[in-house]
Amino acid sequence: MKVVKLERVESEESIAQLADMFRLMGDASRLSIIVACLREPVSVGDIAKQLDLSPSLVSHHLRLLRAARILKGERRGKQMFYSACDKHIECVIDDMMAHVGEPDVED
Amino acid sequence: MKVVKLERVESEESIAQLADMFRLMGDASRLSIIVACLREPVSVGDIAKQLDLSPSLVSHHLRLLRAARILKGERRGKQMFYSACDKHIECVIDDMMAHVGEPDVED
DNA sequence: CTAACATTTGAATACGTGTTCATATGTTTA
DNA sequence: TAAACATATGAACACGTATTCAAATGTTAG
Repeated sequence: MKVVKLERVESEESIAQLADMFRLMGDASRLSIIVACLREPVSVGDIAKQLDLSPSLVSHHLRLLRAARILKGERRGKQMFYSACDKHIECVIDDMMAHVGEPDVED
Repeated sequence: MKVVKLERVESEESIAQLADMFRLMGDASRLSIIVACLREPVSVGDIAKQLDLSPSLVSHHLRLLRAARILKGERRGKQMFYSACDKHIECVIDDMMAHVGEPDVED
C-alpha cells in the first residue's frame, strides 16, 4: 500500500529540485546571462561582451543553465547561440520583480 | 502613466537585487521554511519540528527571510509566528514548479 | 522573585562554488 | 593541410555561507 505522504507541503525532493533552480538564478552573473537570452538567441561571445564577463566564465555558467534546462544552445557556424527553453523562467523573474517592488511594511 | 515594462536589460542593481532573492530561495532548508509558512502563520518551534531542523538554524534562516521581506513575524505569547509578506513568492514558486515540470527536450 | 519555555544571537567550522588561467576541442577559411 | 576564430573544459584558488554549539534575551507561569 503506497501512501503518498505530504499533500500540503511539497516533497523533500521537489523542494530540493526547486532550490537547485533558484540557486542557479541566485548568482548575479548567471541571472544576467539568463536575462540576456530571454528575448532572442545570443552568442557566447556577445553575452560575454555585453555583460563584460570572460568567455570562459560565461561558458561555465551556460553549462549549468543548459543542464537545468533553463537555456538551450544551437550552433550557427562557429558560434553557439543560447536562448530560453520555455517561458516559465521569464514569469518567475517577473513575479520576483513584483515582490521586490512591493511597498515597505513597518515592522 | 506608469511604465513598468522592462525596456531590455534590467539594471545591474536590479539584477543584483533579484539575484539576492533567488539566492535566499536557493537553499533547500530555507525554501522549505518559506513553503511551510505560505498557508498559515507557523511558530519557530513548529517549523523546526516539522522540518527536522534545529530551532537555532531555523531562527538564523528566518532572520534572512525577514530582512528580505519574504516572511514576517508576529509574537503570540512566548512564540513567534511567521507568515508570507505577500503573494508574489508563492507565484514565483508555482512558476518554477511549472518550469521543472516541463517535458524533456532532446538536445 | 525564580523557573521553565521559546527564540535569538555570536563565534567557529566545514563545505560548496564562482572565478581565473591555461589548455583542449570544434568550426570555418586560406 | 595549417591558421584563425569561437567555445568548452579542467584544475586551482578564494571567498561566502550553511550549520553547529554555547550562551543570551525575552516571555509567561508559579
